[in-house]
Amino acid sequence: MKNKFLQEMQDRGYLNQCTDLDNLNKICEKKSISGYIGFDCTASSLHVGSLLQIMILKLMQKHGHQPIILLGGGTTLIGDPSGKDSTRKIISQNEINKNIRSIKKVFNKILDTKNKKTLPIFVNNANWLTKLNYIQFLRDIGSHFTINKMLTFDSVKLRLEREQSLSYMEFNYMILQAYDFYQLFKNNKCILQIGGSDQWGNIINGVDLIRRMIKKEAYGLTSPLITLASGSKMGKTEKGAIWLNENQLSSYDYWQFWRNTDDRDVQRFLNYFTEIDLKEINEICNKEKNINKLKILLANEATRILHGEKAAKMAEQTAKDTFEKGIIGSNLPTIKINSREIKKGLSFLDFIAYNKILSSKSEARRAIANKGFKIDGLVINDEKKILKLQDFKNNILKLSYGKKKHYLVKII
RNA sequence: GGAGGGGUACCAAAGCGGUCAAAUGGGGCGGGCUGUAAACCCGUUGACUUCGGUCUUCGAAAGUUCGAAUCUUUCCCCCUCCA
Repeated sequence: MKNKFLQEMQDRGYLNQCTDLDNLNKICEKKSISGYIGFDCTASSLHVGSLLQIMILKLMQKHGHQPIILLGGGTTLIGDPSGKDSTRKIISQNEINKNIRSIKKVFNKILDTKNKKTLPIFVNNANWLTKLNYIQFLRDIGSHFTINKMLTFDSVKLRLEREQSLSYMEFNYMILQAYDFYQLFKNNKCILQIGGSDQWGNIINGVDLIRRMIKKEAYGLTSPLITLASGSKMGKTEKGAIWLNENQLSSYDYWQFWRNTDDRDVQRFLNYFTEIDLKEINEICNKEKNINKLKILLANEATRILHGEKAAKMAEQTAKDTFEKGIIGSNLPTIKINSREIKKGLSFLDFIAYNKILSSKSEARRAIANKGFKIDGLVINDEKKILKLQDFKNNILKLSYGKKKHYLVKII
């Protein structure tokens, strides 16, 4: 393989499978291409599980190709059955539109929006999918798919094997995604679709459809599913989803997420989630014996890409202050309370529940019983503790929950 | 449409008239060890509480009973086989 773009895709570990790597290689050598990745709009933010896809789009830009971001306003109405055990909740068009607006922000932060040639293009498949005429669609598109084949795709097969129901609605998902590719091929000269490895079936359906409809060749490419050393999927945890939107996860917490990477994942993640030259990564990893330094590098780079240089620096400094020096880091989440309340005396349990540090007073009680809370480094033993003026120094107090969650409480 | 099996907490799964806020495992959270890692060990995992209890929860509703996750009826949903 000669093409720089595909070479780097491979070297960074973004490449899992391709419909025709040789030909795609030739095309990329000759000209810049447009490629698309579709994103689901079920939530108001993407999480790190989608980050690899975004990094791929960024890499396309680096090599002069144009990324197309398909925000699945139409397909989200249906729900992709790939890799899922059960039908997803149906969400309203209204909510989806809100999500799309929110998700878009992240792409504009991560991707290059300066270079006119590789400017990211946003499309929403609701624009064409919601206008389809059922009968016409069945005749024009549906006739190219056989049930026999559709049943063999993992997204369908696994659901049936596991005896999980699959609605007719979801069963149609792959056809819609194939149709999306066809639309983008026709209207945006998009010859490549990229996706996670679970999208392979959906992608090749698109490639096939384009061939059947207009006898043209399109290409599909998948990235590997990123699993953590611990075996779980990335960004999958329900409680601690690592959101990309800042209003759902602060840049400091985002930095912390990367800082806490499993030792075994560090080098891989440097390849995946930073833009540091690969040779350099290799050298650094060989030279640096202190794995924690590498984790800091990873955290800084990953945070910089999403939230910018300044946020990354601040997060690093705050982490240093809180963890190494044990002093109060300035970038910690801050909770303000009224001085009148403090003078009256504020029940600690109420304070915790009211500020959503934990979701109930019972939970806060348990946490206290388990020595989970500290004020300025001192364990709180009394669940009936009342916050008083004396607890604050210069109107500030550092509250810690567990070893990693710290807050500043300020009197105003 | 017919026959059978099933719906229990975040997930899986036991319970099948009181001793059930519901065994066990996974996950989550906290503590210990440590390097803000992993592994391991311990605790915890419905809400409120004056810590005596109180309230809400076993698909939904109604009922039987002193007492229901457990029994009855109706309804909803899922699975398997047959048509």
